[in-house]
Amino acid sequence: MIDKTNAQLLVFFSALSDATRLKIVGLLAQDDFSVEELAEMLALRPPTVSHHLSKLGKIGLVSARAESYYNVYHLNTDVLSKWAGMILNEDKLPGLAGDVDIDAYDKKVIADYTREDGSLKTIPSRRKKLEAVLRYVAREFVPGADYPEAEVNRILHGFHEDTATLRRELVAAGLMVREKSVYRLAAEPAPKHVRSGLTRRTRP
Amino acid sequence: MIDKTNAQLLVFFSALSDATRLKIVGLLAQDDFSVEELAEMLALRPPTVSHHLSKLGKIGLVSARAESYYNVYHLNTDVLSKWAGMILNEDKLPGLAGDVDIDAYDKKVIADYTREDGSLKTIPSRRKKLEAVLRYVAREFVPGADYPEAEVNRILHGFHEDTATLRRELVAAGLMVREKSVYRLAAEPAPKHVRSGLTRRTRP
DNA sequence: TAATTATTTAGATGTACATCGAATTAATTA
DNA sequence: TAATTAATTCGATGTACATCTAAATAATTA
Repeated sequence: MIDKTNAQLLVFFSALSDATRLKIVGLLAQDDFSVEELAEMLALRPPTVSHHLSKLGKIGLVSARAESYYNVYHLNTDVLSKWAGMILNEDKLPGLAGDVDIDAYDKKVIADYTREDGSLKTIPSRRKKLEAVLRYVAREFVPGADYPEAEVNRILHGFHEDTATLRRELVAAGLMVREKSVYRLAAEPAPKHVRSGLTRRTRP
Repeated sequence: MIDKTNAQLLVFFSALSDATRLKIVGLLAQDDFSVEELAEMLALRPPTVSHHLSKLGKIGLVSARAESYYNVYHLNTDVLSKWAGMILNEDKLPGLAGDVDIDAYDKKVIADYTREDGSLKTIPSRRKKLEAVLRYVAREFVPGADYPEAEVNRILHGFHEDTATLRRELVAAGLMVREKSVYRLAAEPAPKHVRSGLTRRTRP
């Protein structure tokens, strides 16, 4: 069901991602027209216009009625409203990811850095990989539970002997919080940094 | 200015008319990610993902910040709102036609059916062509002015000797109204038929 | 009924672009 | 400083599609 909406949205955007079809929408927004009329206005051949109208018809944006013996096309503006509402609803945006495995990166990193028994070969130095490993380690703690430092160390030792680094990085990454020498998983999954502007790294 | 918005809208739709890019939008709606993370999730090569992010960046839908030495991409949902508002505004839809000559069909028909002095060679039998010619003839009347039938005939005779047919068709087409044996241009440019369903003429 | 006309379908052609591997650039780690 | 790594750019390849002509279909006019 979600997947279907997804595919339809793609068809919708594809239908409107053409200069000629946008012009047709603009024309039909002003009046209904036959294929021949549109072809003359657009300086295109009737088969070409018919092809475009077919694509717009696939998403229900235009419909045709047989008048005299012309096919007169009409714009259904409510279809535009329907899809505009879709992309305005931020709750539905994540669904666009579809069947993508959002954990694929973590899985790959964990596979690279762990032994068969689940312990860490090394602690990654690269930030993103370290974060992935930390999320993996954090899964060993129960949400809401309090852990004294000794207990934290005992658990972390099952992953790597450098428990101090792991403990410090878990807190630095925002995955755990320390309160009066007691540790606990952070309530939020790890807050992102404040967004800066368009500081893209590019060459001139 | 209008033309610029038009071109930008085309870039916007083109940017979203790709399955992979829609997935990227869905992923970035859930969290910020680096190119490598996205590549892993999507099972694509980093250059490919970079290419897609570049397209999404062109319309401002995503932006990147240099973090550590990754390029971390972020979704700007306000850009979606901006364009959704555009296609929701029915007043702006006609502008999509851009520089298209909406009178091209009428011009062609008139050129085909008139002599150098502007009179009609024949009265078209094809509906659409008749309508175009009638709109041409109607231009000879002043909006709001009343014309007794004799005066109407006099004017129409400059176009064709069959004034009765022209007069009748002008009224039938909704271009003129008769009220107590006096004629006048219709206020509305000619009302369209009531819309029916999807009565498209197609073969099986 | 025959001729005309509007539309659609089918097939052909050229262009745009999604994807990849290789090379380049830039930043981090050792 | 040297080696590693993330990202982008470049060039190549194959596919998708906008457009056209020709043919088929359907409806109107003569």
